[in-house]
Amino acid sequence: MRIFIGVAWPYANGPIHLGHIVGAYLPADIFARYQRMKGNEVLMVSGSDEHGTPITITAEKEGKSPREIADRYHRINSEIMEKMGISFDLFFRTSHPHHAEVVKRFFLRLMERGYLYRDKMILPYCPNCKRFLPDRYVVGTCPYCGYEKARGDQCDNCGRTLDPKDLIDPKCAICGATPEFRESEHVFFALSKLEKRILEWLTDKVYWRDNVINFTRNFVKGGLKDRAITRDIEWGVEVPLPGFEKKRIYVWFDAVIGYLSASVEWSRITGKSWRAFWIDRNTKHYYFLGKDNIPFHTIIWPAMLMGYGELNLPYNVVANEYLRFSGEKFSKSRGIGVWMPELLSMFDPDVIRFYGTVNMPEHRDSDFTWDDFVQKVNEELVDKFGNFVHRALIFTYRHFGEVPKRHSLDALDEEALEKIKVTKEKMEEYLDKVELKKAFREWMELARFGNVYFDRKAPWALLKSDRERCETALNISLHIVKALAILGAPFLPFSAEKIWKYLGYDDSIFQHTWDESLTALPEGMKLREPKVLYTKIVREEESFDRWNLLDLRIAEIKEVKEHPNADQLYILTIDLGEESRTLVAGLKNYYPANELLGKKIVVVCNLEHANFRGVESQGMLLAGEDENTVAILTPQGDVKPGTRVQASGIYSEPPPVLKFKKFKKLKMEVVDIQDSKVIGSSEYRIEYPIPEEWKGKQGVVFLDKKPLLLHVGKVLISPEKRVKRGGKIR
RNA sequence: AGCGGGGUGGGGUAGCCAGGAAAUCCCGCCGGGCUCAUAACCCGGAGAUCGGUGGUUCAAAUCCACCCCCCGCUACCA
Repeated sequence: MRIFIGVAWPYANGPIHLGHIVGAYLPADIFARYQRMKGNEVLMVSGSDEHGTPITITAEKEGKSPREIADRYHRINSEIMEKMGISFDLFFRTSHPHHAEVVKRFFLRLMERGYLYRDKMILPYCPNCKRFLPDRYVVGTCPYCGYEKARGDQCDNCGRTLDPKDLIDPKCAICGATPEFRESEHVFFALSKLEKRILEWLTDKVYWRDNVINFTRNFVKGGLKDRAITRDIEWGVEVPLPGFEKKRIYVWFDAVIGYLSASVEWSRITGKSWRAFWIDRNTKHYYFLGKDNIPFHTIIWPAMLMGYGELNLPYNVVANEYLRFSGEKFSKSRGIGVWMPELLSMFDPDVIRFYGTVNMPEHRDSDFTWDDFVQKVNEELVDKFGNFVHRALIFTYRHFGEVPKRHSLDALDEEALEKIKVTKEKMEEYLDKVELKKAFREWMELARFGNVYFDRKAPWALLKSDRERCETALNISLHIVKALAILGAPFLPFSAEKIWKYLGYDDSIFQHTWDESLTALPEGMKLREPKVLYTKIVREEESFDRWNLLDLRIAEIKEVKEHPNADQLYILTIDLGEESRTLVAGLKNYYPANELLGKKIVVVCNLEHANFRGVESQGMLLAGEDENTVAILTPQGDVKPGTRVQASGIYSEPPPVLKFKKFKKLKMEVVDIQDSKVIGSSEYRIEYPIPEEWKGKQGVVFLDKKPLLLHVGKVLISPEKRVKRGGKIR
């Protein structure tokens, strides 16, 4: 079967953002890659939509030509598509002369067949700008509600559709002059003639997404009106009629024809047949777009194709809702959103594709937030999928170096193979219906299963006890990895390709078919050393300003008891000034009890409490350590218990509870103090006046955005015994 | 105002169009396991009268009616 995929053409008036990618290009690409792996012939095209007034206006503002603007954004957007791995067969552009040829031919044929006609209309003309104004470039007072900033096409205040002529006191939106109304001749597309056929054609489109079919039916209900398809501007495709030299074909009309022109161009470049895709009925046409583009693809473009005759109509029009940014619409002027160049400079394309898929607005608007992005990527992509692939690959690589043999299978092994099969089938079912999120959910479930399988099999134990079963377990684990690679390839093409190489294949995964996910790996195939697929995203907020997480205070040890059920732990009772607390400390191997008694220590007071063999530790004391020593931290002078510790003079503003996980991420180390320069694992410069008496001593540095030195007023915090510089604090 | 989307355990969600026995997944929480792996992974548990009211039905988160909240968009067009 042949599949034609048309993706809405991005307007070349700015760089595309994540919403465009997630709304159209990514889903189209996933679908295209899937279809190719299924063995279908796919032609996927799109391109830059480069005509129209907005571009001429941008050009005027910047003192450039429209072509320069179009060139710039065509280049930028092409590059983004490329980097994101959107596998277009051709990403064309409407300013290309070959496009113009196709458009003109299309135009003339419609005219011959009686679907285009000429008529006169009265249009606003700005004598100052010396041009006709598009409706929305005329502003004035709404005749219905009196709103003063109504546009020529619609009033923002009362929502009524307007005609520029209706406006009271109309002005040119660009220069503010008062427009005149002049008569101008234009060409109209006889949509009304095709209304019946459109309605008929729509009747069997029950498999379209709800939003698409509902919107379309609603739109047609009001009746289809003929539309002018020419404009009085100079930037665009010329009208192939005498007397129209100063007019151009209207953007929407020329842009949709791009699907055809790009196919023809692709044919010219590759020598393959565009007719096979456009005229042969054994081809299904899919279109991917955002919801705002629905009527163009479900009514106008099909009507144009009907008028032209013989060309294939859309089989499915897949429109997504919007991706919002923290609850708001992406907006360049308001600085709301994430732009692709920025995003691509920070993350691998597959990371973006992953989140784009998981959060795809297939049926309703969805929301991009950085918190959600970081969480989903870290927990689902990196931890679940990435980690499974890595643990399976690296374990096998280290102990076998090749794909181990598959011996006899037990129930769990059979279950795993069945799981792969079921996953593949369910994914097919969903992908065929273009339910991408659901398909991906099945895939994630297989990754989760991989972890379960690996855990249940525990190959690290089998390695010693039963080598044959270990080999089988790994063989199956790698098969799951292979299946994940193939079934995940449409979604995460770059990762899939990497995994493919690690598994030992030399060619591209895209030379293989979807169905191969079910076939076992060749036994004995040499593996390549696997590298970690993704690294976790570290939030910027967490990389500095961490000092504010810690509530460090000085305490005095009042009592030292041995833990009844543990041989390395002491139970300490400490005085924190206002209160006393119990700490459990693993110091028995380093300090005799009597030596600790009465010592002043540094305690993390807001650390979440933890249970150590039945005793609750209500905090943690800090100590410096190297290979041989553990030395508790202590103030080098008399300090009252309960006193807050400062870092380079700063008191922290800590949260009430600090998670242990977060605490582990904080970095502190022992340093030798020279002057403002201190030396730990590397040299640090402390921005804090260092008193004479601290020099030559050991101190503790908290590594924040800038290194901070711990102290209490004039009293330095030091390890109680000498620790190697760079020693970690725990 | 118009158009559109939504209210489901602590947070975020799936399910709703094609009504049916234990309401999905991720996080968090509690308890346990494992130590191959990127401090990851696995198992178990607590926790939801599915916004409200009324209706249809043998049966409703799912259909209908009314009501109450929230949000987005209304043109830089995914």
